[in-house]
Amino acid sequence: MPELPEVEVTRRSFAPAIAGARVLDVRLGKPLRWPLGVAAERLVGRRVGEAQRRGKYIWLPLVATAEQPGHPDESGGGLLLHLGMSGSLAFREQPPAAGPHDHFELVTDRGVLRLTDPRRFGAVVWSDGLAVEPAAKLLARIGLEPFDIEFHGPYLHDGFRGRRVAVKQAILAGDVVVGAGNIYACEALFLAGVDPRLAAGKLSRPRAAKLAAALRQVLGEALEAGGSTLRDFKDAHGVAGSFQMQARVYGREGEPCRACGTPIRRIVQGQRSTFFCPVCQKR
DNA sequence: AAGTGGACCTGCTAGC
DNA sequence: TGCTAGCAGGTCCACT
Repeated sequence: MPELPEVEVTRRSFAPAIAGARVLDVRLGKPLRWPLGVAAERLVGRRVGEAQRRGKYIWLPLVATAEQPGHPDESGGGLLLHLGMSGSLAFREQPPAAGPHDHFELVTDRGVLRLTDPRRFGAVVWSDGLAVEPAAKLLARIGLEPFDIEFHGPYLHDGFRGRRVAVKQAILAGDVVVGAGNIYACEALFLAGVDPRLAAGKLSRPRAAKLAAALRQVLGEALEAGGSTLRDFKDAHGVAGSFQMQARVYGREGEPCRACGTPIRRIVQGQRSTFFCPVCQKR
């Protein structure tokens, strides 16, 4: 479910409500991608700060308080959360009983933040700060935010220089730009008229500018639509996106291109499906 | 250094 | 109706 827009919509949906809450308990289900890395007792009594997003990660600061004596050196810590392929977060005052896919709960005096994640590729990891391990390592390879003022054609062109991987895979790699996953990478390449098989380093400057703009457009549209991808995305209050974003190519193999009518093709790149229009998108 | 493939895990669907 | 193969929104790691 979660590419950048979904993660951002999730963050916005619970950040104001949970900020300032006090941690009462932490409950764990089955193991996620990595262990939490801290004893639950060390989180109890902390105050929740302002949730931030970096790429597809959410950083939830948990500040030590006076009521929690004995840990004066731990004030900068927090939880780094990732939704993986199938994760979703819900913050509710009175959550229903935990189900078989609920694997993390932060119980606070204002409600419960719950991670539901059937496939368990998601993660919730304690870190003493963003700049130290393990958060620093996880965030180290992440590229620019697509809405960053520094993210533009020349930057993208430069970042892809010399790369022989297909441009689709270069987008997914996330070390140049973060945020576009399999769906939005396909959509952006269609908008930019770029064949996903083109070597990233072969992208001309003008086309890099087009692609940068297309990435911003696609992710921005999805964000405005409430992070609604193709399936039933819900924010942390369980509210679905206001309407379903209409995919231009993703998941439309064999269906007519919305621009030229040519059947959309599906190929596999790096073990992931890619959808594109063989006429509108050029090498 | 950059590219590739495997790994992690469960659920759903299309097809027989 | 029931079983199976294939597919799914991510990304880290080991290896060439």
